[in-house]
Amino acid sequence: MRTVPSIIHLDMDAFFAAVEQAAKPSLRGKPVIVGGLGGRGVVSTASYEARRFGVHSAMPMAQARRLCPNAAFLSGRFDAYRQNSEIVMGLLRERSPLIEPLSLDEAFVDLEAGPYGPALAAAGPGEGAQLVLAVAEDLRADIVERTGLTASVGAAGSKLMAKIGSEQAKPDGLVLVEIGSERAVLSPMPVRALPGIGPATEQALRRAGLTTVADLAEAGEAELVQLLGRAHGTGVYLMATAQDDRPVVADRDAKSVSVEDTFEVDLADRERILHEIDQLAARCVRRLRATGRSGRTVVLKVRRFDFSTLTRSETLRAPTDDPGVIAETARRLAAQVDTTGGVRLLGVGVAQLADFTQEDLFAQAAQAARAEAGAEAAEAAEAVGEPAAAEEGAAEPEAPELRRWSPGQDVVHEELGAGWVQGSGVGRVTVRFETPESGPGRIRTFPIDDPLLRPSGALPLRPQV
DNA sequence: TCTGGGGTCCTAGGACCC
DNA sequence: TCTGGGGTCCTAGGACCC
Repeated sequence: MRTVPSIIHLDMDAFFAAVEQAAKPSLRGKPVIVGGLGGRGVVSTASYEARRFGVHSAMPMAQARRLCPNAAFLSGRFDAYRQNSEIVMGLLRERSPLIEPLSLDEAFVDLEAGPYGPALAAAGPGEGAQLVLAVAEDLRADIVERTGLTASVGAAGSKLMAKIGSEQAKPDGLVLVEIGSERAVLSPMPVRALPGIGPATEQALRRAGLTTVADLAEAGEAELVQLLGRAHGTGVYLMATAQDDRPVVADRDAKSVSVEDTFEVDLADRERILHEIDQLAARCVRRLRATGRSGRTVVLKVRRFDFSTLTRSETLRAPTDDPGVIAETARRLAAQVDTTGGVRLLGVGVAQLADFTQEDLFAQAAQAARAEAGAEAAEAAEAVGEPAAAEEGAAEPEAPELRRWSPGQDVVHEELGAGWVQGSGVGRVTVRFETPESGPGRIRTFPIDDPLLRPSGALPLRPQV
């Protein structure tokens, strides 16, 4: 256990919505809801103004519209979120090379592994805490300066307490959990405050009369294992008693890659389903190859009309990144699934990832065969699996996107400059002309195919140095 | 106008091997 | 030919997180 609260958890406040407000001056101080805008969309992030109306993440968009009809409803701009995430992660890295991103808007930082390490090691407990507070406030100020966005930070002697701290700090705050105060902080909290306890676990615990973290600690490890199973029970007991020595781990490799689509209308036609599977397989392979890896297990996911969800998987003899092989395998898996009644969602994924591409495999196999043209080499080459059309390499071209303007999208007009799509319909598109550094801008409406109007990239929220 | 998309980890049963 | 025990791989599903 650490004697200085040198682990930081940083969490950006309402990240996606905050990026939109920073980019679009007319939305500042107003409810903003980012998410899927189709009939089956859900809320990804709601600004604090929208949360006051009861809107929150994962809520069906239709419900959000009922609760907060006057909000700005935007589909996401992930390039903009990624750009700003990279700026924030860069600022974290200045404080320590040991950072563990959990998502675009969240990360752990181990300050002991960075430039403040020696000072923290030499400091007494009180001085150490003061230094951490100073570092964290400086970090938060830097983030505002470089992005215009606010972050909440927890600092503690463990990942668990740092995460609890950042949650308490929200929004735009800093909470340091003193070493030694962990149990006192945790005890009165509802069990749901512990990461890893969701609705199902909460229910199981409530049936046993356990509602607070103090209840969990009192129940003891044996009872929790009885209730929740070996791994989860032990884990929950350790958290409830603030025993957490998990290290901050940088650069964790992905273990699977998957893509999925929910359709506006359930798919019934078998041929259509197979076609969608091919498209998904191609998208999945593009992502896989972008990471320079291959996979051995192909997973097909099907959500049916009644929301029942099932997966079918097949493990190949060798890893592949061949779109043909993956599509063919997924199609084979689809044959095992009853789709009468309609399909709401299809997904294709790859797991058991290996650190090489098909090209590498062929090169290796060929080299081995050349080096020793013996039986062993021939076997190795065969184990590589069906070659299909791997050498062509190129992924299928993207489906020709319908020329549709989506709310929130960045655009530029030949004469009027940069703006964003406010809405679109009946042959028209409405654009608001403003930028991160302008005042609230004016609205203009154009024909949907106005040649002077075209999509553009996201502008930086702050002038770049 | 009910319920996204991208992940992680765990469990449990059967096959298969020693 | 009265049945054993453990380890690993594969598959399917579920809980959870952002």
